[in-house]
Amino acid sequence: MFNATTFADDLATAPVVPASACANSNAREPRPAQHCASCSMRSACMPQTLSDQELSRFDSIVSATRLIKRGDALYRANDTFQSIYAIRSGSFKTVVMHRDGREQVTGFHLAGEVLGLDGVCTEHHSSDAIAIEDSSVCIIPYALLESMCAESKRLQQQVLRMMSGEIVRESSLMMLLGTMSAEQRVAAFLLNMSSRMKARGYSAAEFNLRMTREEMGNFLGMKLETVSRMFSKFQRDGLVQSHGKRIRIVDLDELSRV
Amino acid sequence: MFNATTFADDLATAPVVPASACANSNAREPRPAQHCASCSMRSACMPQTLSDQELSRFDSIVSATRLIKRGDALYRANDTFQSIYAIRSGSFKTVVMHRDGREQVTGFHLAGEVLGLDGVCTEHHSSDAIAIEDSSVCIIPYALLESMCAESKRLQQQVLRMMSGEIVRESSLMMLLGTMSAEQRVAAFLLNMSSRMKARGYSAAEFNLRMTREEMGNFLGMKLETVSRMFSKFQRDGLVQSHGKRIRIVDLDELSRV
DNA sequence: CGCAAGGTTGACTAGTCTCAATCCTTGTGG
DNA sequence: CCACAAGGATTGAGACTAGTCAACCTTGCG
Repeated sequence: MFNATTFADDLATAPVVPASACANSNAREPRPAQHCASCSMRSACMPQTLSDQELSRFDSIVSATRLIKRGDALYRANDTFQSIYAIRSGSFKTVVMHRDGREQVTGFHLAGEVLGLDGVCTEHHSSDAIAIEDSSVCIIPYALLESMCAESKRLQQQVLRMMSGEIVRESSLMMLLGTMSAEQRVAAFLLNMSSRMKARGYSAAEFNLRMTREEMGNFLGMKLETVSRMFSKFQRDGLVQSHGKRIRIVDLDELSRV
Repeated sequence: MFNATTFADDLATAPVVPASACANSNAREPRPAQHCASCSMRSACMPQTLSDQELSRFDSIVSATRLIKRGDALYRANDTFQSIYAIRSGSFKTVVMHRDGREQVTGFHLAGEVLGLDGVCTEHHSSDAIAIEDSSVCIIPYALLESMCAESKRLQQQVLRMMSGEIVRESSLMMLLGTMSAEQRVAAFLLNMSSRMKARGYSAAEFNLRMTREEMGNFLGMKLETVSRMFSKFQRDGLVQSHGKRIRIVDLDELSRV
C-alpha cells in the first residue's frame, strides 16, 4: 500500500508551487535577497496585503536570505534580537528551554511563516529556532521593519495581526496541552498539519512529516512511545496509514471526531 | 496560625499603592476616563515609557472606564474586536473554548495588564475575559491606538513589545503544561503569582488568590482535587501555608526547587 | 440559621510513562 | 554493491501519576 520510495512519494504530492529558492548553492552565509514579487511563497507570507509600491519598499528592507542546514539553529535563546525571518523553504521547530534542561517544542513552522517575534519584547530571543530539514529564510531587519511600519499603515496592521495570530495560535496549543488526551492531541496535530500542507498546495491527505516522533511528542506533551502507539491505533482503526514519516489520512471526518 | 478575617488579612498585605478607581460607584456602563498621569497603576501599565506629551495624547484616546462585576464578561469569544482594555483594578481570567465544550483558562490577569490583544488578528476575540472579582478597566479603542502608533514611535514599540511579551508568556505556559508534573505546576503558579503581587506592591510571601481551585486546575491542566492535594502536600512539607484562598509562602527557595 | 458554593480527603481506576527488546531505514565506507 | 552502524520507530510489561467518584468539611451570604 505504501511505497517506500521517498522520491516517488514526494512527486505524488508535489506542491503546486514548488519552493525552489536555494536550488543551486550550498553557502551558509547571507546572500542577496530574492524579490518578494516573484517569490513562490508570497501568497502565504508576510507582505500578502501590501500594494505594489509598498511591496517594493518592503523588498528593499529584506536584506538577504540565509541557508540553514538540518539541525542547525537560525537563532538561539538569549541571542540578541535583530531580525525576524520569513521561511522561504524548509521547516523549523522552536524550542524553549528551562534552566533544569527540560525542553518544550513550542511550534513547527513551515514555508511562508515568520519566525523570531519572541525577541521583540526583551530584545533577546527566548527560544531556539532549529531547522528540521535544510531550509532557507529571508532576513527582515527589525529596526527597518519598525520604521517602515510608521510609514505604512497596512504594514503596521500586518505586523500586529501576525503577532496577534501567534498569540491565538499559542492559546489553542494551551488548550491542546491542558485538556486533551494523548489520542486527541495526535489527531489534532495531524489535522493541523494536513490543513497547513493543503494551504501550501500539497495534498491534505498524504504528506511527509519532517519531525521525529520524539519532536512530535515533545511538542504535544507526551513521550515518543505514546505518539507511536497512537499512530498504530489510528492505523488499526482505519483512520490513518502511517509508515515512518509518511502519513496518509484515510478518514478525515472520523479523525476530527476523536 | 491563619487568621481567617479576610478584611484584616487584606490590610496586612495592602498594596503600597492601592488601586481605588471605582470607589464610589456601581454603574456598569462606560463612564468618563480617569487620567493616566494620576493613575495608581501607571507604573505597571501600558503607557509606562511615554513622554508627558505622548501621555496626554494617549490619555485622550482612552475613552472611558468600565466596571465589571465578578463573574461577568468583559468580552466573549466571537465578539467583534474594537478595543483593548487596561485593567485598572481587580482581576480577570481569559478562557478559550473548544466546540465540544472543553474549556481552557489561558491566563489570569491583574491590574496594570492589558486584555484583548487576541482580537487583532481576526477582528473577533478568540477568548472570553471574565472578571474573577469586581473590577474596572480602561477602554482603549484599537483604531485610535493604531493611528497613534503611526505617529508615536515609542507607543508603537510599546504595543509591539506588549504583544511579543504575551507570546513569550504563553510559550512558558506551554512549557509548564507540556513538561511539568502537577506538583511542579502548582509550585510554578504560586511563584508566578508571588512575583506579580510583589511587582504591584503587595507582599510576595502572603496574598489572596482570587480564583477557585477549579479555575487554577483548569489553567494548570489538572483537576481541582489534584490542586488541592498539592496545596496540602506543600503545607505538610512546610513550603506553604494555605487556608482556602489565603496563601503564605514559607520557604520560597525550596518551592523554586520543586 | 441554613443553604450553596467551594475545598479537602480517601479509595479506586485509567492513562501515560519507563524500561527494554526488537525491527526498520538510511547513510557510509570497504 | 553490500555490510554494518546508528538513529528512529514499534511493541510489550510493569510502575506510577493524576483522574474519577464519593463523602464530608468550611465559609460566606441571603
